[in-house]
This record gives sequence, structure tokens and C-alpha cells, in this order.
Amino acid sequence: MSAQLIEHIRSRTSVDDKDAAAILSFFKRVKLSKKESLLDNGTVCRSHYFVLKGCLRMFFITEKGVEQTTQFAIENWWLSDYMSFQTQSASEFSIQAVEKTEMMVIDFQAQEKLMADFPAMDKYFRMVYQKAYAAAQKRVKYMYEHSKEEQYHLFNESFPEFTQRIPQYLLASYLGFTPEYLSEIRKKTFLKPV
Amino acid sequence: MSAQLIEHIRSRTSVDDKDAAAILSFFKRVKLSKKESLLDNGTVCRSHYFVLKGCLRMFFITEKGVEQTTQFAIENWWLSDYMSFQTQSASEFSIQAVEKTEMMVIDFQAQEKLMADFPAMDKYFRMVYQKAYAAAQKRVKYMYEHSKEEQYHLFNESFPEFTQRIPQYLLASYLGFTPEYLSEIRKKTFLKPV
DNA sequence: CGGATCGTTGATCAACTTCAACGGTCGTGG
DNA sequence: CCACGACCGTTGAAGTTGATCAACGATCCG
Repeated sequence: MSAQLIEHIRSRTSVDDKDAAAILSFFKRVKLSKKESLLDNGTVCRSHYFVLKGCLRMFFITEKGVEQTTQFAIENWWLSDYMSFQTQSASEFSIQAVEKTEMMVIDFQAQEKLMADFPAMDKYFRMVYQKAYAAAQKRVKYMYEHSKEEQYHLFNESFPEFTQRIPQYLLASYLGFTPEYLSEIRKKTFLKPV
Repeated sequence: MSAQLIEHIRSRTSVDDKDAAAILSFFKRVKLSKKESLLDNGTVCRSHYFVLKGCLRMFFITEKGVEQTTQFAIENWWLSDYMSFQTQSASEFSIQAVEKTEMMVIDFQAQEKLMADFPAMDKYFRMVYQKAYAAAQKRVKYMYEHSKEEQYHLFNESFPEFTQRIPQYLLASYLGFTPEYLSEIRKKTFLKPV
């Protein structure tokens, strides 16, 4: 499974076997059990996480004390609070494992050195960030374009397996509405299927 | 003013004078008058835009035929529909000048060659994208965290000069509500100032 | 078996939209 | 340089969407 990260890197830039080993030595392998925490808001997000298996979620606490999920990361996705990571300042987010999760982890300093030593890694992360940013642009469009009910249906259609995988209250939290409203939508959907 | 882009690059990575000239040769300087178009939805976003002076906005057309603004770019910001740019596929967005605007422009192929020729530019764009993505994460948090009225006040406090600079209907469009509602908010604010 | 967690229901309420109409202002053509 | 039309901001009434609150049943897990 350690091959998984190198494969991901090699899908975006070329790295010979010698470099591959050296690059991997910058990372630690970490396992989390369900609901275990990786980052608590108010602390600095010192690391960058690559999910090998399982699922992470990033969230913040609203004024009312509710956990508002803003992102999930599943297999082959990178996750961090980039504002905190980049400036090594206090994070407004927390990160937790949704289920039992295995990751490759690299600290801020180590990632800086990794890119300094291997310019190919600048290219790799450039591509990772560019793709993530493109997805973020599209997501903002979705948020403007669709009502919450539509967002629920679209999410279900786009990621049917993922909807099964996580509890409904987390999905409601991610989509930005209440579990009660999700119930209402589901009832409607069930009564008059398309 | 051509120095402006190189300065921006040099604030993130080091480039000697010889390389600086070579790098700049990949870009074209372009001027737009107010309301002129750079990209129309349905066409491929072939270029990446760096604003020297002025202001661009990115928007899409909703089902109801309304222009929904999703982003602005002012001095020293990069803008593109990255999904379209990256995959050279049809864009769902349009880009227009809000006011008279000058830009440095680079095409997709040129940018690929630029980065291949100058690995420092991988680093530069890596940093540009990382910062943009961090801002996007924070923006999504804001959208979840605050009511539309709060978003208006926060935007005003964060970018007071920018609020003056653009027409109100564009601000309403960016914040995702109607000009009518913006009027209502302003009336309330005016009647009972903090 | 017992308690916490999760999903559901229904009633009420707040935030924001829609629509129609009006006054001011800005820029453009004559 | 003036007049006219288009565009912009504003108002108010009525309508929707989604939140809130309280309560209940089911299920999971120890």
C-alpha cells in the first residue's frame, strides 16, 4: 500500500526508483480509528494528509455550537487546512476520521525540504493544488446554482457509493442544512420518485 | 508596468534577469475596455489571466437567465476557469472586464512549456494555486457560517475600497442574493448604525 | 436490558425571493 | 449642450425555502 502514494505522484510527474525511495522517506504512515482527531481548531495545522484508505472530514464549529462539515477526503485525496498549513497559524477547522483511515503524512517543514530537494515535487503539488482549486471553483458554482434540495439530489447522483458510506447527519452537515430538512427531502423523494 | 508580473514572480521564487526576460516573452500584454468579454461559456478557456490594473469578473448564467458572479480578480490576481483551462474543455463560465483592465495573458500550451523550461515556474504556480485554494476553503467556510446579510457586512469591512469601486448589483450577484435584498440590508444598516 | 445516538414528524418562524412599480442619474445622439 | 432612453437603486406586498423546536421511535452497542 505504500506504493499508492508513489503511484499517484508518478501519474503526474516522472520519478525514478532511487528518487521514489528518497521521496517516500519524507512521509510517515499513520492509522486512525473511527472518530479519532487529526487537528483541533485553534491549533496549527502542521501536516498535510494523503488518504490511502478510509475517509477524513474537515469541519468547523458554528456560533450555535454545531459542527459544520466543509470537506471530505477519501482514497487518493490530499487534505489540510491550507491557510493554517501555509502560514503555520492557528486553524479555524478541525479534522477527524469518519471511519478507520490510513494516511501518508508530511509535515510543513518536510514538505518544503522535499520540494527544494526534488523540483519534480513542485510540479506534483502544483498539479494537486490546481485540480483542487478547479474543483473548488466548480463547487462554489454549485452552491450558487442549486437549492439545497437540488444539491442533495446532485450529490447522490454524483457519489452514490459515498452517500451509502457515511451517516446521513454528516451528509446534511456537508450540504449545509439540517438533518430534519434532509428527512423531509427523502420523504418527498420516496413518495414521488422521478 | 511589465515589471509588475516579474515582481510578483520574484516575491515567490528567485529568477535572474536573463530568465526574467525569457519568461516574460511567454506572455502577451492585453487591454480590455469596460464590459468587454474575455471568455464566453461554452468555449474553451485557453488562457490564464494576470491582472495588472483594473478588475475582471467570472460568472455563469443561471436557469433563470441571471448572471451569477462567482469571482472577481483585481491587481496581482490570477484568473481562469481552471477546470476548462486544465482539460481544455468547454467552460461553464464567462469572464468580463468590470472596468478598463490591463492584463498579462498566457495560453495553456505556452504555460506548459514555460514550466517545462523553467522549473522555478512550477514552484511559482504551485504557490499561486496553493494560496488561491486556501482562500477558496476559507470562502466556503464563510458561505456556510454567515447569513447573506452578515456576508454583506463582512465583505464591506474586509474590502471597503472595493465595495466603492463596483456597482451594487455586481456585489449582490457575487454575494448570491438579489439587488432588492441588498437595498433592504442597506436601509436597515443606515437606520440603525452600530 | 438500558442509554445514547440517529432518523423522523409536524408546527411555527425567519431569511430571502419574486414581482411590479417608481424616481434618479448617467451617457449618448442629435 | 440638452433631451431622451436605458440602467440602477429602492419600496412594499406576497410567496418560498429552509431553520428551529419539541417530541417520538428505532437501532446500535455496551
